[in-house]
Amino acid sequence: MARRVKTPPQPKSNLDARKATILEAVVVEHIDTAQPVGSSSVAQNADVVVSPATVRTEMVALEREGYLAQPHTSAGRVPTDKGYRYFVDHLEAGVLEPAQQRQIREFFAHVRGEVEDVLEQTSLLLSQLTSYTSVVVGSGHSHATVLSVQLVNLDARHHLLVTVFSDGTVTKHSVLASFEANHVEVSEASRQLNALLIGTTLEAKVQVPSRADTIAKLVREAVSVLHAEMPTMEGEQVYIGGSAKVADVFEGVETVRKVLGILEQELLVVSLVEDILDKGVTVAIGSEHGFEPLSSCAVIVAPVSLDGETIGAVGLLGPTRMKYQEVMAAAEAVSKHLTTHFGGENDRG
Amino acid sequence: MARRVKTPPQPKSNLDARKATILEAVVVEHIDTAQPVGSSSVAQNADVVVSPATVRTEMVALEREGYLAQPHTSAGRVPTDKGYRYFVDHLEAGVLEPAQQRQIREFFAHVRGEVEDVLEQTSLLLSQLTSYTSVVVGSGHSHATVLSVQLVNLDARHHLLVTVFSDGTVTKHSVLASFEANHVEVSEASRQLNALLIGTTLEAKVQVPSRADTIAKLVREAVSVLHAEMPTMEGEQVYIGGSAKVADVFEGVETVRKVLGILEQELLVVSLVEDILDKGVTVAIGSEHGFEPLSSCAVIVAPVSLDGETIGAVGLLGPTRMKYQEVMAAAEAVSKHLTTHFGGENDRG
DNA sequence: GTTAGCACTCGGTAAAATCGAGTGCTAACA
DNA sequence: TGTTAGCACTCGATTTTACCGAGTGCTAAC
Repeated sequence: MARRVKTPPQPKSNLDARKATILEAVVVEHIDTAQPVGSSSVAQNADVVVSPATVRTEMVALEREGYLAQPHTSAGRVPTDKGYRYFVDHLEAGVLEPAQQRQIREFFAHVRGEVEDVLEQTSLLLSQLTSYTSVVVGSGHSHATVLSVQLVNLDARHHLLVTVFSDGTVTKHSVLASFEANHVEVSEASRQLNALLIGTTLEAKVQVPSRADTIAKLVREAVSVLHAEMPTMEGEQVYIGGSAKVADVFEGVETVRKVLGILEQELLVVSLVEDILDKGVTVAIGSEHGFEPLSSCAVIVAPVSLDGETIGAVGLLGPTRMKYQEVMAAAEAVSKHLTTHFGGENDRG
Repeated sequence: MARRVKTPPQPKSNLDARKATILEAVVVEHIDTAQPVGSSSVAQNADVVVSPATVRTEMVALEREGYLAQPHTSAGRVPTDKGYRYFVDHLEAGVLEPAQQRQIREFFAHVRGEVEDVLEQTSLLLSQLTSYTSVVVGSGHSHATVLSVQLVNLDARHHLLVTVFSDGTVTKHSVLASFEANHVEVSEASRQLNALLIGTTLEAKVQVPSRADTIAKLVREAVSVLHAEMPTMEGEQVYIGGSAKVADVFEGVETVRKVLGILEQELLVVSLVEDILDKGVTVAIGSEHGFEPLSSCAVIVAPVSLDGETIGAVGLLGPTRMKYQEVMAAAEAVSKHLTTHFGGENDRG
């Protein structure tokens, strides 16, 4: 749990101080209780110095301006997406619990293995930390160059094309030839492929040999397989952690079903996260991300960068009434750690 | 939907024909309606030729023998795990709908890509086909031999060790050296690693050079990284398709949460499937798999084999009141197709 | 401009009434 | 002797009703 730092009476754009305080109180209480908030409980809030009656008047105004909504007459008020938006925009940075800080530090101190493994584990860490579903996206190697290519033969006609890229990714592709080739020919083809491809990006066109011998045919075959697979290879990696939390965090079974259905379509999730990142925001609330099935969700993202370039992102998905401060702090902390984790590796090299 | 082939009055072990027919009718109806089944609806069943009163008498017996249970007095009967077990054991093989058969054929006619991709897609196919959550397990390469090793240098101290195994799997491992090495040294180390490791399994001990030069150190480093990672490399692959179906198929949110939580722990799922396979059965119902959190689930598995050896399995997870006939037929069909799919590749080679 | 007071609304909950599917038992029947 | 119709009875599910109280909007006094 992030401890909330007491808000000093700040100038808040758009809303006068009293309305802002009341709105904040409503949001905080509703996030806590999941219930509509009434005027009297707001008035009890230490930051609010007026009577319930006055609070009611202000609430009517806030409702008219679209910050609050009433589930039905004679119920308390509930924040709208706009209300949450205001709340988030005027939220001072939260501070993580020491315990959580420690957990993150320890995780990154001990985590090891390939980038993919680290990202996957990170997604688990995040969902554990926040009790929400997490999404970790590693962006694909769009302009990575080829470091090495190797054609390995499994049997006379089956070969495996293994490619290593400058960003450390490795791909494999089956090459099924219509003709037989022996060891010597395969390794010669492998040599030629290396000469041909090393240092190029996959977008680059290469001059394949036009000879009709086995080796040339192998080379052509391999190059074409590689290029054919290229579109697939945009290959953002996605790791989703704690999808079971969805069932904890949303009430309606219907919502759970919808959200899980979305999470299954990883491409959708990636584009969602990237959309949000592109807009330059860190939180997308309800309808803001324009993704109807997730209209009851809020998504928090934080970019992971290397050498000033965004190489991925971490995200958290919860209900609109999520614990923004705490979760934003966690996302930020983890993304920072990830950034230095990968950056640090390079420095050491 | 699988069409149910009309049951001829079969000798059924343990239960006389009438009890068996009644039990079957109860199971079928309960699977269909999810409601307790009463004596009169059973009596309306065409296969049952006695009156509700007689059905009731038999039901009392079936309940005493543990095949049926009563949620409360004056409710209909519900099958127990034992009841489902009897039902499944006496189920004649179902026939898939032509549409489903076609879907499977088309899938395997058009699917392409690496083994991993095929398995992942297959899991989606299965869950689509059955509306249940599917699990596809590819067993690890326990005694695959090394076909090729390659050390690629990313920078002076970072190298990537890429290993190709005889079963077509490829692994990569980062090698971080405490000393610098140039291109020439790295490729020489790579050459030596090849000489050292090709044809061996990872269990085999190899004779590493004891010299103190850069190349020997690199070789030792690489070998040790490979061996250190070996335990992880048992690497069964798991692909879970349609986890969102869990929310459709179970009623209680609590159950959904539990099942999703289990599905997240892929290792658990693998061991569950393998346990069931080891027992030589194809269906585990409720408590049969001895896995408390999944006590309201049934799991259907079908092995995928190559050259007489089990190389994987497909599984489906649903509620105990799942459509056994249909789902078993689907699982079987898909596992057969997978078997020939991978077997066929080899034949062609 | 703020607040106390008050009538009013309306969802939620609990109690009561009702319904009916399904049972178990018994007595009659083939 | 096994089967069945008949019947009283049970008990969860559904509906009805009553009621409570949190919360509102309004008004009049401060």
